[in-house]
Amino acid sequence: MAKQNTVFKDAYNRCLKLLADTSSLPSEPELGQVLGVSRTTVRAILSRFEELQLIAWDKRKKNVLRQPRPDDYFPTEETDSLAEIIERSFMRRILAGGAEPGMQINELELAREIGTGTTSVREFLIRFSRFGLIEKRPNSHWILKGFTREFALELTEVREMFELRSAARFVALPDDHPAWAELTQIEALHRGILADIDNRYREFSELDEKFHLLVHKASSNRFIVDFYDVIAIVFHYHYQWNKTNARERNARALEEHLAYIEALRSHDPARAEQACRRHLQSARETLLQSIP
Amino acid sequence: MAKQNTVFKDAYNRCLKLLADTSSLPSEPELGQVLGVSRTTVRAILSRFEELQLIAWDKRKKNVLRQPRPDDYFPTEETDSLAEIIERSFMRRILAGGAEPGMQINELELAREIGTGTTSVREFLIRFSRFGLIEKRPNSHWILKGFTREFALELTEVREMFELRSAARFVALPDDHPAWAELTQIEALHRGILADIDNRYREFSELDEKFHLLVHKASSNRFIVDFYDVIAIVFHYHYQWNKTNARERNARALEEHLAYIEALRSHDPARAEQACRRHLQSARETLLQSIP
DNA sequence: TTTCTGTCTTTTATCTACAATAGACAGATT
DNA sequence: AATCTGTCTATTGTAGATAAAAGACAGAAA
Repeated sequence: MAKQNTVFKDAYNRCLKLLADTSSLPSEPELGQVLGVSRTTVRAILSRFEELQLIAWDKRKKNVLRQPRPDDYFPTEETDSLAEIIERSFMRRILAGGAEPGMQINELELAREIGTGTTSVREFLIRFSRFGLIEKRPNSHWILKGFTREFALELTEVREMFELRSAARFVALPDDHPAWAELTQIEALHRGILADIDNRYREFSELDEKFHLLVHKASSNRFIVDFYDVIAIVFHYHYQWNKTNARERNARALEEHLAYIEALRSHDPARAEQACRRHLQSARETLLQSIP
Repeated sequence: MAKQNTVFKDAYNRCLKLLADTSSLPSEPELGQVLGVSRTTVRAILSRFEELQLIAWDKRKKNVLRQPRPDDYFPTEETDSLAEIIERSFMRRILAGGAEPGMQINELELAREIGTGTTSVREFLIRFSRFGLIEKRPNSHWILKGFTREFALELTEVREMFELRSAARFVALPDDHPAWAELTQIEALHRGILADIDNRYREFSELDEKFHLLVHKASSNRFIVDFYDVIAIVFHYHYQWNKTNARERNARALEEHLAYIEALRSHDPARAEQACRRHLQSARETLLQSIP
């Protein structure tokens, strides 16, 4: 295969859902807009709909003939991009499987194991190297630096500098800045989860990322915002990996977030700093506890 | 060509210089060590030396037969790695040639222009993207964000946070830490250049990088040290590009460095912070002046 | 015993090829 | 006049192939 058609499959699945709600589909450019793909892909989707007798397609008319059935969808495994597959495989290997610092990483072996070409693995490793967990020896292998205590300390040190600065900027945002509305929305989500914490505590991870990203964005600094990717990926896999006391940890973090949100709302830099520090400190402790 | 043999050519040239100074060459592993290449490459070099009647090679004996002539060397253009060539080409394009922010970057076109395969260009762009000057639209082109005023401000904001913190760590280093010896050496280089500033002011750029890297390393934080790459590349090309008042600018920066070095030596955090701030402020102004 | 060389295998860096996807343009439709 | 469709071209993402470089191992030399 030269290129996976995951863009097509994923857009196709999403388009099937749209189809369930109407009697006829909009124009090709509009569909492309909604699905975030080019017209070429839209037309491929429409052709397939026609083949499967889902629609009658004649130029501008795209009338829905029947409701989609579960087996009209592509399996979700087939809609993940290669990059996502490689990332998951790789993270599982280095977090779960004995990931000794100093271990060598072999592109060819990794590619064989994942069942993909070397090019994609190589590009993934280059992109991934900015997370500071691996390092390249030119003309030779990569070295795993490992998810160690030092790594976590270095990461949190920078995180704290950046987030404190971002929080300081946040309190100074004008009242009509859209970030305030988003903050309100995020606060509501917090209260929703807290109200039913026993069943919904797993939703915290995603919300955590959303909240901190919003704060970092207030910095208006691309380096600070980009660095949040590093934090997000580490915490993302960390949550998947370390589930001890997840309910209590998450409940506490939600409370801290609420205090932090209120402090931001106060427009008082000193209060915001204090709430931010308190939360970051406990986030750091949680992360460190999970490292042997 | 599958792979350039620039490693061979570069090591070969360096080995020729070694050869000029002795009557016989050391063992293969030792040569590999000295040149930083594998035995395979060492043996390729020795084979060529033998072919060109530069040495008589019989197992452990590698006796020098004649002195190398200038035409024994490979031309220096052939010893640059592809990555270096691509980087230079690219930087020239985006700094010199009308680099409008928002411009599209096309992998194929870039590859054709540089005369290389798309893979190498692609990998370069991925590596380069961490500098925050370009951004990828998946399944589509890259976008040049441009060397704009905002870029410079965002860059210097983070630089100042990181360097202030690093300087604070530096003053607290124990007296037997090797950084102090390096600092002494760097200080001597500063005085050397200042003493003959009219002829040697061009050497400042390299020294500047060395000095600030030393300071950043005191942070013991990989993210802070890695970020210095971004600063270094920007200032490196900036110096090549903007030569107005170079002599005065550099003389002033050298004096600021000396004050900064003395402040670090004092072990007084407040003095160090003040000297650091003063220098960073003027570095920022210089950078901003060069942006339209 | 230790270090070196000869030989062989494995891996990386790079090119080329090709399907998937994006995107451009002219003529058709509203 | 504005938007849409049909058709065509160009670019990206990925696999596969191959020379260069790294590296492993056994036997030779010190």
